[in-house]
Amino acid sequence: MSRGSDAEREFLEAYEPRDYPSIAVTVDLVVLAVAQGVLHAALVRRGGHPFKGMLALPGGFVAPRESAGDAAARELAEETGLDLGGLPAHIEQLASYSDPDRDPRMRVVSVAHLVLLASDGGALPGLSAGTDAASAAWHPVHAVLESPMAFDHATILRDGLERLAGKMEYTTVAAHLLPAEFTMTQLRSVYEAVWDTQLPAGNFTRKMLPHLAATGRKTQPAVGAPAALFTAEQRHIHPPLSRRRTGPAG
Amino acid sequence: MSRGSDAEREFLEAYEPRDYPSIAVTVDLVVLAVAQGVLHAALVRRGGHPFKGMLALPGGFVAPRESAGDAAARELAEETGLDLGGLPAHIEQLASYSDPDRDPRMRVVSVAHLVLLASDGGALPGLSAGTDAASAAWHPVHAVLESPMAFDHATILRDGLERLAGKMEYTTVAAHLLPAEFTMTQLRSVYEAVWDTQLPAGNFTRKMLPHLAATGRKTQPAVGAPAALFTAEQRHIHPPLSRRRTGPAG
DNA sequence: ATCCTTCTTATCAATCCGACAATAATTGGG
DNA sequence: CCCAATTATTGTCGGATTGATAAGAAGGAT
Repeated sequence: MSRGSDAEREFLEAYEPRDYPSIAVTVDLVVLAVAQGVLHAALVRRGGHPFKGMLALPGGFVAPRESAGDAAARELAEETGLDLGGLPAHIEQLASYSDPDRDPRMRVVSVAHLVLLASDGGALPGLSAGTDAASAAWHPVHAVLESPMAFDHATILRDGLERLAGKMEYTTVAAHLLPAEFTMTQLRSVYEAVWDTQLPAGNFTRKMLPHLAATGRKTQPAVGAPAALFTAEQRHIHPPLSRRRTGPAG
Repeated sequence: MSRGSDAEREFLEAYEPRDYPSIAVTVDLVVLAVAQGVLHAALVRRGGHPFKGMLALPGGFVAPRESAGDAAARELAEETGLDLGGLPAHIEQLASYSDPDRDPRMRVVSVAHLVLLASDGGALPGLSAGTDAASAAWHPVHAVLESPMAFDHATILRDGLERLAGKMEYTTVAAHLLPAEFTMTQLRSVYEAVWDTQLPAGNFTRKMLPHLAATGRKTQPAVGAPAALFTAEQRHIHPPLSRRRTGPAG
């Protein structure tokens, strides 16, 4: 940036950051992937107080010279042992959580992020516990939401799931939970895993087809007809897919 | 909360918040209202360095014992002089901005909020400048987005406008820019102001009517037929209204 | 060859959409 | 009082989209 006037440079040199209300800033990660047709979240079990033994989201402090997005990418590797060297994980900011009492130890504002990992539907990438955690493992999201979690992490996980479910109505973001090339059935099963429902195959294809690009290749499945492989074109789906709603909107 | 075990209480009493990377947390406000069929934003002109004389969003520090949402409501009153004693302003969190260099003075993470003020379409509520500002005034959003703003506030304002424009497709959030009771034409003019476009009246009515509740009352306009008064009801609009898009989705 | 499984395409009535026209309810002016 | 002007509301029409369901196509297995 070349916006510095003489007066402004002078001001900045004289400026002394004083005792402004100082708050620790962290990132918490909602890391999602699909296996066996079920949406899973990468969660850690807390090894120390508070909330010892309870499930929590992976996360950690934002370093002095990094943005929240950079911190999210770094903590994803550190806290879960996931090495995304090649795989391009989709990371987007979710929301910030700032209740003064959300952490009993000290004042912490957390910038939550949503992370989508590609998976072929079979085995999930292996996890290894980070610093503060006793263990890290994948848990079925819709089941684990029934039980309590550490801090306000149940709320964050719920918000992350709702964000993903909602965005899948009008974007092709679901493709980030699949390899670069995928079949229509794979994509539909991602929708079914996240929305926790069943979708008619024929109508799903009709609606989704205009928003995908055919590669020309086909799968060689063990049984049944071969399926065409597609890649997602990042675009808006309009009108959106319809998802049966439970309650009113926020 | 009654989750404190003996071991946990013991831990918390012994816990000493040490020198964790400490960052100042602020809120920035995108305050919007409609007047004369044009969407306006409440902006301040900076009275001191850096970015002296440039337009900026109102905002301020989050106090040690308040959440970001509470801080947003407080700063809305302090920085703009708006007293929302009676009027229920709609406040929702937008996103957080955490680039380490976004403020040249010190490390500041800002939790941006979107604020929608009700207006009858005529005069906008009066503004008065707060502490850090030389003046506070309403500016037409679509025009002011063409010129630069202080810090990353142009980005925040753009994000806020896009959030509102998008959410208006599938919710009745636009009603928060109007009094509790409003006519179909008033609501349509809010859509036209935010989307910066024209909408056919007949089709708009057909699409919106199921999501509003008729009060039975009517307006007494100076000229033309009287219009029915509605209140906003159902929150999800499905399928959504269609807005002509410019670029791909995020 | 025939069956089974899975992917893909087709059909059909009901609904919804954009474009546009017609009707209704007022005020103001001759 | 009657008519033009203005604004709100309702109606119409062909085309597109939807949900439900079925038919067709492409393999492998028996």
